[in-house]
Amino acid sequence: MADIARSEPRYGNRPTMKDVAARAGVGLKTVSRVVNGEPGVTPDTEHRVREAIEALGFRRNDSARVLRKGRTATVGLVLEDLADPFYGPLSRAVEEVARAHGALLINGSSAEDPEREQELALALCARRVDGLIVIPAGGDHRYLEPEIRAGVATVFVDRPAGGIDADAVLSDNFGGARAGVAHLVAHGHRRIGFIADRPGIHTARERLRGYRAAMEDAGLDVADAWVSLGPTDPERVAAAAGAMLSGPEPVTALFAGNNRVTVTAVRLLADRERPVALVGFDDIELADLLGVTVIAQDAAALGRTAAERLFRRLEGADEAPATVVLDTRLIARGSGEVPPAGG
Amino acid sequence: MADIARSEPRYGNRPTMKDVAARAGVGLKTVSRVVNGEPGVTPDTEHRVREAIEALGFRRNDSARVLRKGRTATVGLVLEDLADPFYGPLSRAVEEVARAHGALLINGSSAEDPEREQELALALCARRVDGLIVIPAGGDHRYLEPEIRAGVATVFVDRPAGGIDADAVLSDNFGGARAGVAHLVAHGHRRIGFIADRPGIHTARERLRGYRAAMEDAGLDVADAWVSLGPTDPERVAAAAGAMLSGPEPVTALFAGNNRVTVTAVRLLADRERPVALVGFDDIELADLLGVTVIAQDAAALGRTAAERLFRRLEGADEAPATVVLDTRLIARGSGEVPPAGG
DNA sequence: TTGAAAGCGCTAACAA
DNA sequence: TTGTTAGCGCTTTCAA
Repeated sequence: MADIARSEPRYGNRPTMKDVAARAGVGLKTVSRVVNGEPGVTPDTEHRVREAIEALGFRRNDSARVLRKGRTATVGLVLEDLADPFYGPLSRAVEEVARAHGALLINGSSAEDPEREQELALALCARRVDGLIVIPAGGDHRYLEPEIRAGVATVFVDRPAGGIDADAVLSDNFGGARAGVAHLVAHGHRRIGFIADRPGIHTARERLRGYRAAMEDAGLDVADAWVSLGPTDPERVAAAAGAMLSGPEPVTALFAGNNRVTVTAVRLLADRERPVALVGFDDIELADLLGVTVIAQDAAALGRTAAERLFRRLEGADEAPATVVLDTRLIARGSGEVPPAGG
Repeated sequence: MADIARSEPRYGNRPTMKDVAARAGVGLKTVSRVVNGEPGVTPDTEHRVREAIEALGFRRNDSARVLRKGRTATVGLVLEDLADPFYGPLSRAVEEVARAHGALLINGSSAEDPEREQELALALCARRVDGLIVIPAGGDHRYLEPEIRAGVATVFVDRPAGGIDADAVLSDNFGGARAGVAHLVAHGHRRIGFIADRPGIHTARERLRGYRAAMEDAGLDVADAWVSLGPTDPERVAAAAGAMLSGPEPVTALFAGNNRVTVTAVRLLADRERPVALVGFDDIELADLLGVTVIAQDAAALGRTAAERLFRRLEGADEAPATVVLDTRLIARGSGEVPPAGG
């Protein structure tokens, strides 16, 4: 009997550079040179090496390469939910920039859970991604300090980092919401409801600030009952809207704090006889056909800008951390231009 | 003067297990045991090691671990476009299954370019992902044969592999399209247009087959002018639809071969005075409000099923490659129930 | 319970 | 032009 096979054949017993070298009758380093397109190999030698590579089906093991070189050519993206249509274009934009720099993208969803965000970000660091783009779920990112010190370039997107000084690329949430609410005021509304995500989320708070600022600009008081922050599942949003739209002094307009709230609001308002004005934060697909007025942010630009900043750092740029704020844009399509119903 | 610093400090000079061992006054292997929760370490020793880990900010380098263990706990997902709303839920479902198995997800977009698909898939293999989920852009996957032989579990989703025998998880494109077209026929339509993606794409061909089958079932001839396959950008789709809807014998209904075609068709038909019936393949957000009748496929189920199959293989299941076909579902919302206009 | 030595597959440094 | 050696940081093996 021959030897018992090794318990765990590595990589399914793939050929290594050593195998290629043996077959081609050259040294290991010569194979490395050919594989990596380094100069200093005669065409004849190169030919023999290529034949051996072909014959054996050799493919370089990047894990070993990474260990030696210290760079993985991989960036990590921690986002909230890969399935959310807002993050698709953002991811794609990051991917395109990464690709232009020869890097791949590992991404994962935090599901809006700070612990999961941390777990994910640290798992990515353990794999030694060269850089990290994070859409924060939590408000405390001090856990990343050792990583950043150790050289992991890190950029936050959509929401700023908490507790550390780091690059961030954000939309003008405050200004956007303020403009949206001002638009409703300009169309005659005085009682305007505001429904958004949980108050732990930076964008929700900023948009609320914008709402309050616009109301104050117009000299309007805000009743407590007009503001509702919480989870954005349809049930919660429907309940919040229902409360605002009933009673003796119902709101005549709604400002929806993100795409999910807007979608639910559109569904609700479609069923009502009395028209209620609506402006939503974030553009949504087919909003044009539905006539939904929105404050649009450019998700792809957020991703692109963040990724470009990341790679600039990876290429050695030594600027101080900075926050970039991208403009939003009001797109009037009808729902925001409805005048107040009744009196 | 001390030594000149090393030219390229690896990983920003992160501490290694060796450093931790030195600081804790123990052997390297003991640190490894603590880090990996292996038994056989006294509480006292463990405590000292943990202190050293904490003090140095040590984090295990998974790249090195991967090299030794031969498994990366990473799966690769090659899809067409991360920004397409159809693939968001699919990716997310794959991610969730991967997460349940302790694995991370690297994903990239082929942009419907076969070369890019191959480049991406092979880059993932070079990183030694444990498994690969591919939404094919090209029709020839023989380039993956050596990889699969070497042990990379591979599952194709949404479209089957070309030239190799491999697992696939598909939607019932033929049956779905046939049902959708039959639905239009049942509502009185005789001249039905079919607009879909390029004929190189498997799903487009299958849906066309379904369309033809439904027409044949109804004893209806199909005029050449009623079928248009090609890129799904709005301009091309609008031109195709425009042609079908004009002339002496315009179609009275359209079957849209995917979500992008449907969106464009909805926009176009909204502007017309004569009603034209529409059934689209793939559900789209807010289709309920717009009253768009669709053949819905379950993108998340596609991803989940594929990922589960992948991990079953990674856990050693040795079944023959198989194709799983998931049902589609007709959702009537109004646009597909419009009777033919005119005569 | 603990640790020393070997080696995963590759690249950097240097030698021939 | 080519090859040899060392070693990236970890896990495996085996011995103490």
